[in-house]
Amino acid sequence: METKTFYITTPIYYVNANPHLGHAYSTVVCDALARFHKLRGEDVRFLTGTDEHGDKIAKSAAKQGRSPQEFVDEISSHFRNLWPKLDIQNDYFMRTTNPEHVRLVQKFLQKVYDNGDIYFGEFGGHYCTGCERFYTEKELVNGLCPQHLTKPEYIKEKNYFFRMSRYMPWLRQYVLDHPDFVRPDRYRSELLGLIDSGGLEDLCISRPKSRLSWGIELPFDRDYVTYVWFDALLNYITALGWPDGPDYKKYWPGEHLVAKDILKPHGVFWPCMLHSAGLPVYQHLNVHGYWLMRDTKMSKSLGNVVHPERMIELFGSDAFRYFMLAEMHFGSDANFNYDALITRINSDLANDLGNLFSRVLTMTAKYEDSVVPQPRDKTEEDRAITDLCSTALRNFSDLFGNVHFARAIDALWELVRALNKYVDTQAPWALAKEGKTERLKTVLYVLLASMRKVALALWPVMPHAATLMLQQLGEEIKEGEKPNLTIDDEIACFGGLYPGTKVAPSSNIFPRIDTKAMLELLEKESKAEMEKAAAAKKVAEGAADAKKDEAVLPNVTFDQFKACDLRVGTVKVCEKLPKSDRILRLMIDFAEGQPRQILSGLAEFYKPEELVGRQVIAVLNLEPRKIRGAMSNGMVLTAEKDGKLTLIAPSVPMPDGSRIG
RNA sequence: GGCAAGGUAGCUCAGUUGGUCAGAGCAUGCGGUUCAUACCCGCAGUGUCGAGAGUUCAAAUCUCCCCCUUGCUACCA
Repeated sequence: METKTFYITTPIYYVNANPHLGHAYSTVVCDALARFHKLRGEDVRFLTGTDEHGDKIAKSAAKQGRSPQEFVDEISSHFRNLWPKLDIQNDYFMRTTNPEHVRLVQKFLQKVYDNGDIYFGEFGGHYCTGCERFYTEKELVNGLCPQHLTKPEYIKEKNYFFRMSRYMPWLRQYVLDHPDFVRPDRYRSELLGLIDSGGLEDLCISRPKSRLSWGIELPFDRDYVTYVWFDALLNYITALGWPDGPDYKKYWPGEHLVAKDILKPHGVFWPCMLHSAGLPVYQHLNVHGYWLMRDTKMSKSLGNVVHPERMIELFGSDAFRYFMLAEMHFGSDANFNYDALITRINSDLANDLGNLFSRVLTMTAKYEDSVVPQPRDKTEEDRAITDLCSTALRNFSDLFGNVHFARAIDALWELVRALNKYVDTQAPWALAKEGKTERLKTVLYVLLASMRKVALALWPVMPHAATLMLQQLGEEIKEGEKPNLTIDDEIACFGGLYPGTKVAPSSNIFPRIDTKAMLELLEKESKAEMEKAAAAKKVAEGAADAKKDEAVLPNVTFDQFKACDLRVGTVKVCEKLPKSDRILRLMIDFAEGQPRQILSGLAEFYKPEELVGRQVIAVLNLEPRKIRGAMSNGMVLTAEKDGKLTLIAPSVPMPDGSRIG
């Protein structure tokens, strides 16, 4: 029989920043899945890597006065160096600057081009030279770049496009035909929603070299480089040596794991690219959510970021991995809460699992000289445990394989708890006292043999600790090596632990953590970090403000200013504009005979009723404009700070229609 | 406003196709035990399963409507 293969990938991480918790999580999940499939006896390959091309990187490098290659070499190494600390065992580490990758991307592009799925077309947009990017009509603020408040240039640029739209019907059908193509299910619906929304047009895949040089040249036009997705997504197969490499032939199609923010490229672009090139599509796309901090997204500027390295220093890789896998329900967002982390470590690992090992191994030392005893006749209680071993492991295996990691771990802990209970009900110490040695041997054997199964199942989750546990139970296994056992065998029969095996005299793999002291330490550290971040933010904001002020506007002539008809008016009627969230419809009296209708984006800051009767200042001779189906004949003046708007009004009431000037 | 996902014990969440589904873990209280990492075991709870209406012999589970949260999206002359 041919050995089943399993190929899993993380996204390749963009090297404009150092690795954070999200990267760590994605990679740990993939590692755990890879190890899990190894335990199933499969032939496994696991890929991770870094994405190193693009505008942002070229600019970050320039800012530091370094070449892009130097820059990406360094950041990429931060990722590469972190993984061993998390016991990640990847088989490949792909960098998009790798020459072989570059060559194969070009080969793939050529192939798609030859198939007629890439065409040369025109692409028009508002280009801001300050930002070095295009803005859509909608993104512009008053026709100006939102960053620089300067007028962007409308550039028509020729570019290459991937004819993706033609594959939408195919993709839709493919997703419908493959219920677990994207999982969990919610993201599958989201993908179908994306497809059905019809907003998916052909994909612009190039940039002229004149504007962006840090990328892979198009093989059919050396004046252009690929832009983003062809370069990045293709790593999943270039790592395997597509099209002729033996690994490609053996391991593709595999499956991917991504965070929810890149569902679209992986769920839409990538399958279309593969299909266009005539390659089989991946088997599953596993999508996970975000880690939050107190229900808020982690961000550097808030200083509420979790540092994987620090977590490993404080708690060890095993506990950290365990927490991430047990705490996040795969697919949903989860809170990374230090309290919960310590609770998990203390109750699940120290109290339940660690203490089980400690008490059983101590008793085995005391009563059996640390040698696995020969079991005798089994009682009903023993059978209950051996049955539970089998069902718990089966549940664990089924759930884990379907990316329900938290539930899988729960299923395993049913067994751990039952074992602690079994110790209490069987009371080996009492058996010893009463001289019931036969029974004592059986009880200890049942315990040791069950613990061995727990340890084995945990190898994907906590490789280091599981190895230690297995070693303590006399299993011949070396650190960093895969156990020479399969989970299916362990489900099928209870044995596996041989009487006569020497086991460890004691165990202390999961020490308890002093909750209070640890929380204080963490509190202190995160407070310091938040203050630092706040200070940095202030400086950055100051700089931005200064820049904004500088950026303001060329001089206008007195006549130009006078051309604005600014007047005081009183709000007579105010209501929310139907079908809009932010816009209020105001009827304002400027002593023109009848009130004038002006729309304004104030709904977030003012309730309609509180504006009625207030005086405001508005520009009256602005071009009327239709918004959401209603006409706006002017603009109400406001002052803005940090996105909050305040209405401007005369300091004392003035007659309606009074001129400002 | 549109689309999507959620609202179940103090907290984090399970609840496949409607009928032991009202649950688990943590936290809380009481009791037991001593092999053990002040650990483990037992018992005890608390819930109008977001609100309301409907379908049904029967709904957390299906339908409708409403409220709230989150994400994407539209509107800010």
